[in-house]
Order: sequence, then structure tokens, then C-alpha cells
Amino acid sequence: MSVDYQGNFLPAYDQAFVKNGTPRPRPNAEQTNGIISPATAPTYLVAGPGTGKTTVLTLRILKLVTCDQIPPGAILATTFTVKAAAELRSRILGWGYPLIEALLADGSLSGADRLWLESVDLNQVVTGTLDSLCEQALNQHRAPGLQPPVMIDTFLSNTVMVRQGLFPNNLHSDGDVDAWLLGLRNDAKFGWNLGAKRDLMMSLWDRLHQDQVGVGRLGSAAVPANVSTVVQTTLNDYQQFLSSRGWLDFAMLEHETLERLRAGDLDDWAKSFQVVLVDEYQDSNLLQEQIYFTLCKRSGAALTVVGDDDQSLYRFRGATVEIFTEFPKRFAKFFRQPAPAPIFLNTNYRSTSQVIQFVNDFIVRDLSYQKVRVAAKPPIAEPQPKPGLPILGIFRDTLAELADDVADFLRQVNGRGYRLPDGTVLKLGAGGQLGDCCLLASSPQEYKPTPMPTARNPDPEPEARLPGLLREALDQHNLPVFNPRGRPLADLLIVQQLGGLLLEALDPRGMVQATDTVQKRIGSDARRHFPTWRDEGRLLARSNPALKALVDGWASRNPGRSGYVWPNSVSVLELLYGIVHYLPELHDDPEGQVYLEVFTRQLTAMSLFSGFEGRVVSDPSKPDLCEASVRDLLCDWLAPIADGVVDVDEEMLGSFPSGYLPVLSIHQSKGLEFPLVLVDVGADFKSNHHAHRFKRFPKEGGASHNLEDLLRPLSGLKGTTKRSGMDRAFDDLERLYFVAFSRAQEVLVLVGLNKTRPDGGTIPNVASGWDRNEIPHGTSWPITYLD
DNA sequence: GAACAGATGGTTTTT
DNA sequence: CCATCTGTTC
Repeated sequence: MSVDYQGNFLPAYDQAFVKNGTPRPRPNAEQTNGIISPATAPTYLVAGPGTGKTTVLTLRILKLVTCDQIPPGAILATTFTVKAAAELRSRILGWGYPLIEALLADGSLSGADRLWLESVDLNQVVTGTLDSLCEQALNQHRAPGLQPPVMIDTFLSNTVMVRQGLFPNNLHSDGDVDAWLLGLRNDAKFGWNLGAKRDLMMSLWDRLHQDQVGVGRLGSAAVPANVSTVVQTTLNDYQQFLSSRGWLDFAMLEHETLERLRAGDLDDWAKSFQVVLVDEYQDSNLLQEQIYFTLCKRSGAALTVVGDDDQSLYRFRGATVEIFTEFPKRFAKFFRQPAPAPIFLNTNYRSTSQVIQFVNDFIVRDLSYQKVRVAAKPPIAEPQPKPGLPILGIFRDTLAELADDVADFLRQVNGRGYRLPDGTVLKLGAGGQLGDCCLLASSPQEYKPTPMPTARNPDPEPEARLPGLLREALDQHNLPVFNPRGRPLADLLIVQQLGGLLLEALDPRGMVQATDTVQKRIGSDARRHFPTWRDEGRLLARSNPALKALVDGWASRNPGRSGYVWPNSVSVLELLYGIVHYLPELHDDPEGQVYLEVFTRQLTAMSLFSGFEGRVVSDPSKPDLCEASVRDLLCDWLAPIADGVVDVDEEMLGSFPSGYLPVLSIHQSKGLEFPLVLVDVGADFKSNHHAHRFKRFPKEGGASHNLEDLLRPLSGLKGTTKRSGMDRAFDDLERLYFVAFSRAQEVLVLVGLNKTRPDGGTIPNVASGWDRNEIPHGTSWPITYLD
């Protein structure tokens, strides 16, 4: 007789989570279905926004451990991002131990149950992204004598694609291949350069794996024969170069894992699991589905998937929403078992009635979209009416006015309150801070890319977007913005100063930088930026004698104190932290902290490949080594940052600083919620211009849709593509803004230019209420416009 | 409703 | 740089 869910688990739950004298509400009926679905049963949870998805996953895991006595180490839970994995883990630990403690206080338990509960180590629950787990599996279960695989980052894989793929096969100057690749992006010739070509080739490479087609079968696709031959050779060269060094990119990692799972090589690993739970399943691709399915088949583990088709946003990464919407069918076919029935979680605990109604209305107004949703999906419901403020709209004629008025709105909301037309005062709750608000946009970029110089305008300035103008306008009110991904790193003064000081300390007067080897190994942006960086670094050093002494000491490899001898080899981290000491922005400012982390991360990443492991050699008897160690740091540490190829990743953002206005891409906002959400539905759209139709009202599919059409006929997903590329592009926009709007807890504010105003705007735009038949429904939206 | 001049704006998202 | 959109004029 084990711990019983109704009899022991729930009473313990009541006891463990009392807050201010009241117990936390018990899981509702639909959540309970998900939690208690039998340990051995495949479970299909369709969970709308704000319905307690993570809660159900956590409690299901805790129920499996306590009631079904499944060892924590036999439970595998994967999520889409590293950050989400960390959150799930902390929830399991944070809820699990109080719960177990409360269970142990339950006098009715048998001695055996008690013994079990006392032995439970929740740390052993395996959580992570699928990629991190594949990496672990391959590492721990490699054939004897084989080197562990080394995961490479995007910077390196891009470089290898260009140097070992494109160049040797003359793809940079192959007209036929150009024409074909251009066709994939609908002949959008602007910005067609080596980088764009490389990116498309990488997408093709990824997609060939994600759709389980394989490079070899590209010849059978609808590709001209001469093109497919040279493209295949290029991709094979890329692969061979990586394989010969034991390197893996993301596509190869997952592919390799699946192959070895199928061959039974990973059975030791697979069989350690009894339960596999997958979060955000709607963003899985075919390759990932096959990994999960094969893992469960080899091990006999039961599969639980959780997701929401309306929140599938990662088609460009191969995500195929049919894998989620048709999960019961696909599961039944693969395992030759009955199809699991969906458990719908549709009670929303996040938002006010107005927000829920708005979001429900948005997702059903386009008739064609209904065909691709999970069958019989109920609308989002509320546990009880939670009246709030109306949906607000701030629309202006120009971007400048819009930014000023949005900034002013935020200032008032954040201060004494903003008076709505009906007299209600909108004000952040007690203890409310600017961080309770956020701005969501399709991209967090603060500036448009710098235009090409022309005769009339030889030195064009990049044009600001809403996030950039809003930063300036808020700055006038002393309100700070947190948007570390908003500007190219290499352009930021603080990055230039840090980079410049490092350059000056490592390579005084640029002797190493000037060598041919270095000039060839770094990109054009780095060549352009390094001198500016040095100027900024020197300028700063001049104003701070102690800093100057530090840099000069390094430059001459002389500590400047008698009795000390400069060591033959020093970790550059010492220099980095020495300098950081004098740049308070890098430790006091939240954005500065992120920028510093970019430097430390890239140093760790490059240390893997450089023989010097991030150390500076200054042994006078070995001048070659001295130069080589500096060269590596210049080329593989600082140059990638200057070249704009290293980004701020998701996990670096951690939690948002409370006094700052976060600016996020809608993709980044998935899984988050904010009391007040501003959604940019059209600050970029001054006209009904073709070039940005894909962002609001597509007339054809984009590169990812075209790639799907190309490869689907050859993949196991044959037949899932019944809709045109254009329709799928529309579907994607519906989902994107569904996610954006449903982040709001209390207040949702739509912002944009007047031409995209939902009532009476003239530019067709999915986000402002148009359906794909070009019918504007915006006038029927209950939006209160703040004019 | 055709024909023309002048304006507009550049694919985004990430393990 | 240039295809496409917008507004003006006949």
C-alpha cells in the first residue's frame, strides 16, 4: 500500500503550502487529470496560456515519486530553454521537500513508505534541454576509446561552413546556386551576401536533419541537378571537417543520438528512465519526436507531452506543429497502442476577464486558422470573473510621438497614476516597479541595420526603432530600460572601452593585430572596430591613472613593483577582472553585467579550442609562443565579439531587474507574464510596403516555409503540408501575437502607428485584427484608445 | 483609371 | 540599389 493521491498527497499538499494562514488552492479538476494520469500511460496535455502547465508537470513528477515510488533518477523532464529547465528544477526541489516533509508527518503511512520517502533524492530527477541531455548521453555512453564529442557554437559552425564548405566549392560565385538559394527566400535580393548565403545553407543543413531527410536525398528533391550536386558536396565537406575533429553541431548531436538510440548503443542510458516528460512539445521537430519515441520504445518509459499548438513559434528551427496536434495518432502508429486522449487545461489563472476575452477573440476571428488547431479545443476559461481594465491602445502618426507618449504613459503609471478616459486611474500596485511592465515586439532591436552608403548619403546613420526611441524618451524621465539584446555589442561604449583596454594590454601598439595571420583570421567588422575600441580604451585609461598603470603594466609584461617577476604564463581572466574593477558599469548595471558575461563566456568557449586555454604566455625565451597566445585571444576571443557573431543568450538574461523596463522579442517572452504588457503591433509600418509584409500580412511563405515544401515530400512528414506557404505564414503570425497578448496579467496595451490602428488603420496587419481575407475586424475590438 | 513622380525600406525569431 | 507603394494630375 503506497502513498495515495487523494488520501495522503493532497492533505500533505494542504499542509506544506500554507501562505498567510490559507492553504494554496488544490489543483483543479483538469490539472488533477494531468497529475494523476497513470505512471505507465502516455499522457497528452494541451495547456493554454496561464493554465498552470509547470505546476502540473511539477506535481505530476512529485506524485510519481511519492505515490508510485518511481525513483527520481528514472524521471526525465525536458524543456525548450535552459532557463525553463532551471525553473522546473527549482520548482521540483522547492515544492518537493516541503511536500515530502508533510507526508512524513502523516501518521498513517507504513514503515516501508516512510523509508521510501526518507530515501528520496529529488536532485536526481533529470532535467534539461533535449540538446543538453543528448550531449550527456553521448558523453557517458561512448564506445571505449572514443573521444567525447565536442559541441561547437554557432560562431564556429558558421566559420567552418564558409571556409570548408562555401569557399572550396566556389559557392560564393556560383550563379546557379545563388539563383536557387535566392528562390528559397522569394528572390529577396537585398542584403544578399556571403553571410546570407551561409545562413541559408545552415538552415538547409539543419532542416535536412530536422525533417529526417539526409543530405544524400537532396538529389531527389525539386532542385536542379547541378545545384543539388554542388550543395550536397558543400554540406558533406562541412560535415567531414567537423567529424574529423570530433566536433558536433546541434543538428549532428541530435542526429547522432537518434542513430545510436536506434542501434541500441544507448540502451544503458535509455533504460535508466521509466518516465519521460516533454514540455513545450509544440515546438518539437521530427528528429526530436523520433528521439523521444525511440527513447521510450527502447526503455519502455511512459511519455507525457505538454504543449499548446497556438503557441508554436519555432518553425524556423524545424518545429512542426502537426507533431503536437496529431500526437495521439502519431503515438498510436509508432507504438501500436491506442491513441491517448487529450487532457485540456484551459482555466487561466493569469489574466483579467478583459485580457482573456480579447485573446480568445483574437485566436478565433480568422476562420482558416481554426483548421490547424487541436481538434475540439475549448476557449480559455476563467475560474471566476476577474474584471480588470479595458484593453488599451496608444497609436500615433509618427514613431517619435509614439515613443514620447508611451514613455509618458509609463512614467505616469509608474508614478502617480495615469487617468483613463473614463476616469479610472491606472497605477502600479503597492511596491510596483517599472519591471512590472514590459514591451514586446517582433524584435528587440533598437536600431534598424545601418543602410548602405550612397552617393547622396555617404555616411548613413542607423534609424531608431520603437525600442530605441523609447529608451531615449524614458531616459528623459530617469527611467531605465533593460534590453541587452537591443544593440550590437560592438557599438556599445562600455564594450568598446573594455575591449579596447584588453587590446591595449594584450597587444600594445597592435603589433600582433597587424600581422597577416590575424588580419586574415578576423572579420571585416573586427578590423574596423579594433582601432575604435583601442581609442576608447586609451581615452578612458587617460582619465584614470590606476587603470592606466594596470594596462601599461600588462603591456610591458612588467608588474611595476620591484621584487615581483612577471610570470611566464598568466590567465587573461586576471587581466579581465583587473580592468573590470575600474569599470563599475560592468558590475553595477544589469545590462553591463550581461555584457561582461559575454566576454567571460566567449573566453570559456575559445579556451576549448585554443591550445593556450585563455592564457597569455610571456616567456622571453619563447617569443613565438608569446605571440601565438595573444593571437588566439585576439582572433577567437575579442574578434568574434567585435564581428557581432556572439550574442547575448537567453540564459544570461536570468531574471529581469525590477526597476528597469524589459524589452523582449515575443519569442523570448514565451512562458513569462507581466502585470502590464505593451505589444508593438505596428510601430515599424508606415505604409503597406511589400518588404515587411511577412511581419504583418504575408503574400507568400518565407524561407522556412519554402524549405518545408522542398523537403517534406521526402520526409516522414509527407502529407502534413496541405496548406500553402502563405497560409502557414499567416498561421505563424496568429500564433506569435496570441503569445504576445496572452502574457498580460492585468493590463494589455497595443501600440503602433495610426496606419495600423485596429479601428480604421489602412495597413493590413494580423496583429491589429485583420483576417487573411483582408477583412479588418479591429472596429469590433473593445479597445480604449489613449489619444 | 492611367501615367508619373517621389517616397519607402530592407526578413524576424534561437537550442 | 530598386521593386513597390502612395499621392497627384490629367
